[in-house]
Amino acid sequence: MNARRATIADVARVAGVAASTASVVFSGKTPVSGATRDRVLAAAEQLGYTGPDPRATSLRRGRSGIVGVVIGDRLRTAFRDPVTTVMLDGLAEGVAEQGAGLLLLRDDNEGGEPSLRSAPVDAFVLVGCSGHLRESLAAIRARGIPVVVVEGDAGEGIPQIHLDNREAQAEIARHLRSLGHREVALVTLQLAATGSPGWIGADDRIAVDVTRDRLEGARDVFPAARAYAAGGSSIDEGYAAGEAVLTAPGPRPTAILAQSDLLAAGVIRAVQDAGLVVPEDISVTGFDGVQVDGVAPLTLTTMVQPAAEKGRAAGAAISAMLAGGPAPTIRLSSAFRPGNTTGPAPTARAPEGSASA
Amino acid sequence: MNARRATIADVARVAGVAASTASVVFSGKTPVSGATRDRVLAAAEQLGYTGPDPRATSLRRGRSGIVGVVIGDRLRTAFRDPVTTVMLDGLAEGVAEQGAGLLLLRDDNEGGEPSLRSAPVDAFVLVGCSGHLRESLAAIRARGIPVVVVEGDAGEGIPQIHLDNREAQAEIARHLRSLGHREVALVTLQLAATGSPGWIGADDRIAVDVTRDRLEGARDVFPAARAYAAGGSSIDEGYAAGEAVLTAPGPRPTAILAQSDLLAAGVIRAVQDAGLVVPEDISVTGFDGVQVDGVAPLTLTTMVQPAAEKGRAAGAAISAMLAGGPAPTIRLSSAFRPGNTTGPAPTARAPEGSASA
DNA sequence: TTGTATGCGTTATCAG
DNA sequence: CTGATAACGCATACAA
Repeated sequence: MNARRATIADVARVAGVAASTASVVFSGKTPVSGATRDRVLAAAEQLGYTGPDPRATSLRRGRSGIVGVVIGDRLRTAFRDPVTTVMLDGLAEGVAEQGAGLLLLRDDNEGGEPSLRSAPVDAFVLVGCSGHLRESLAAIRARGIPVVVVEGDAGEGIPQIHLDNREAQAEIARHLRSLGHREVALVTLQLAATGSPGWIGADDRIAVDVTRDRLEGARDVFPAARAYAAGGSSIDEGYAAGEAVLTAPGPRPTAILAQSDLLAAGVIRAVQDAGLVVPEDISVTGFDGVQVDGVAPLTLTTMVQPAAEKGRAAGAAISAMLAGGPAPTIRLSSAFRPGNTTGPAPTARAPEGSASA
Repeated sequence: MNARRATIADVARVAGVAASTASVVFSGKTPVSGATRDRVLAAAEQLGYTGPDPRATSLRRGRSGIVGVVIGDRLRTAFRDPVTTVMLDGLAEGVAEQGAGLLLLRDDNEGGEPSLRSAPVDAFVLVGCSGHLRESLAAIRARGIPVVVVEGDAGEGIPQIHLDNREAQAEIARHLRSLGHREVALVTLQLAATGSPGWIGADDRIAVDVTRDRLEGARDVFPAARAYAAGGSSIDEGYAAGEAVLTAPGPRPTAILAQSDLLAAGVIRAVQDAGLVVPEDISVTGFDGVQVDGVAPLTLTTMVQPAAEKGRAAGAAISAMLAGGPAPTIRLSSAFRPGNTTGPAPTARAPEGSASA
C-alpha cells in the first residue's frame, strides 16, 4: 500500500543494521547471528518487504536466471507435437537445476516484444529448424550469449543435441524386414519448414535434417521404398498420407513406416477406414515413443527417443557454457519398443493358405 | 572476444559523445542528429556493442518486460490440450503488444528455479486451477504485482477471464433436444485437479469450476442425464469414458455430450469401435472448437470458445493494471458450430420404418 | 540537439 | 559476524 515499495535499505534502517547485512540475511551467503536475522526479518515483515528486487539482483550479478527458448512456429503449432512438449519439459527441468526459468521467444517478432536482441536472458535454446534460424543465430552470437540447438542444423561450433535418427529408423526397418515385409511405403515428416504433402521424387531437396536422416535410415534397409511426405507431424496429416499411400497405383504395401507417432496414428486410422486390419493386413510403425493421444487401444511399435532427456541435455550444456567451459555436442540414442501394430507380412503366410495364431 | 563486454559508456567515449546521447541513439526517445547517430552506431559496431544490457534497462525502468505464466501441471500435461496452447498463444500475442514476453513458471517448484517470489516479472497470469493456486496467489499478492486468472476461481478482487460455460453447454444441449434426443449421457472433464474417472453421484463435490458449470448447463436442459467424469481432457480418456457409457446398464443414449473436443474425439472412436455409427446411431458433441487432431474426416458439432481471445484479454488486463488502472473481470462467449457428428435421434425416425437421405 | 548529474536496488569485497 | 564502499549499466530530468 506504500507509494513506494520498500527496499532493502529501508529494511536495514528499520532493523538498525547495514544494508549489506540485511542483504546477506536474504541471500544466506554469509553467516548471520540469529538475533540480527530476526530483527531484519521482523523489519521486512513490518514494511511488507518480500525479498530483493530481481531486477536489481540480476544487474548486480550479471545473470537473470532466464533461458530463452526460441520457437520457430506459433506456440499453437509448435506445441501440437507432444515430442516438442516433452522435450520442453525436460529443458525446463534441466535449466531449473541451475536455477533458471524458460522465456518463450519467437524468432520473427515484428512487435515490441523482447526479441532475440533485447531479451534479458543468460542463454538461448533454439528448437527445431525454422527458416529464420540462421539470422536468429547471427543476432544471438553477436550478443555473445551461449546458444544450444536442439535438433537443428546450426553448424559452426555451436553445441547441438541430436538423435541417432538414421540408425534408429534403420533399426525399426530391419524389424519389419525380419517379419518378412518387402513391399513397404514410408510416410515422412515435412521436407521443408513450409512443406506441402506429396510423393518424394528422387531429386527432391530435403531441407529438414530429421526428415532426411530418417528417410536415409529407412532406405538403408528398403532402398526402393516409396516415400510420401506429410504436411506436418499430426494425426490428420498422417491420415491424409495414409489415404494417399493406400490409393496409389501399384502393389499395396504390407507395411508403412511413419516418421512420427502422430503420423503413424493417422496412418493406422486410414488403414482401418479402408477396411483393412492393423497389423494383419498392414503393419505400421511410428517414431518418437511419446504417449500419443488417440492410438488406444492399440500400442504402437516404435522407436522411443529420449525426448525429455534431450531437453535436460540442453540444460546441462547451457550450464556448462555459463560456467565458462565448452559444451560438447551430444548425440542421444533411441530404443526399439515393440507394440501390436506390426506383425508378419501377409504375403509371407498367405501362400501356405492358413494363418497361424 | 573482449574480456569485458562493451558498455554504452565505452561506445560514447569512442564516438566522442556523452553517454546519455549514445543512450538516446539506441532508445530513440529523443531526436538525434544524423551525424552523431552515425558516429555512435559506428563506434558500437567497432566495439561489438549490440545494444543496452536488458538487465540494467529493466532496473532503471522498473520493468522487465516479462510476464510470468503459472502452469499448474508439468508442461507436458498442461500443453496436451490444444485449448491451453491456443490460449497461451493468444496471451503471447496480448503481452507482446505491450512489449513483453512469457516466462513459464510452475507453482510447486522445489528447486532453485525462479519461483513466484523471485521471478523478474512485471505481472502474473495464473492458468487453470491447480491445487496450489491459493498459496501461489498469496505469494504473488505479497509482491504487489498485478495478477490475472484465466478460468480459475481466484476470488477476492482479482480480475478473471472466463467463459459462459453454463450457457454455452446449455445451448448445444438444446440443439440436441431439438433433434429429438431425450436419452443423453454426459462425459465431463475432471472433478478435481487429480481426479479419477467414474460416474458422478448426486452428492459428489465438483472442485473444478469449468466442469461444474458445463455440467449444470447440460442439466438445465437434460436434468436427469447421467454424467461420467473422465480422468482428464484427452482422446484416450474420452475413449475410456465412451466405453464406460456404452457398456453401462440401462437404455443406450442417443446422444453423448462431451465437455471438450478431445473427449468427444475419443467418445466418437469408442462409439465406432462398438460397431455404431456417428451420428446415425449416436450423436456426439464437443466443446472448445479448437482444431482437434484425430477427428478427421468428421467435423465435430461443438461450441467454439474464443481461446486465443482469452489469452489476448488477459494480456490486455495486465496492460491496464500495469498502467495503473483497475482491470475488469472479463466474460467471453462461445458460439455454436454445427458439424456432422449430430443428427436426429434414431428413435425419432426409426418408428416410421425408413431413414431419409 | 547535446551534455551533466543522479539514482534505480542490490550485493561483492574487504576491513574491522 | 557486521559495516562501509563501490560498482553493476543504464535512462531520465534538466540545464546548456
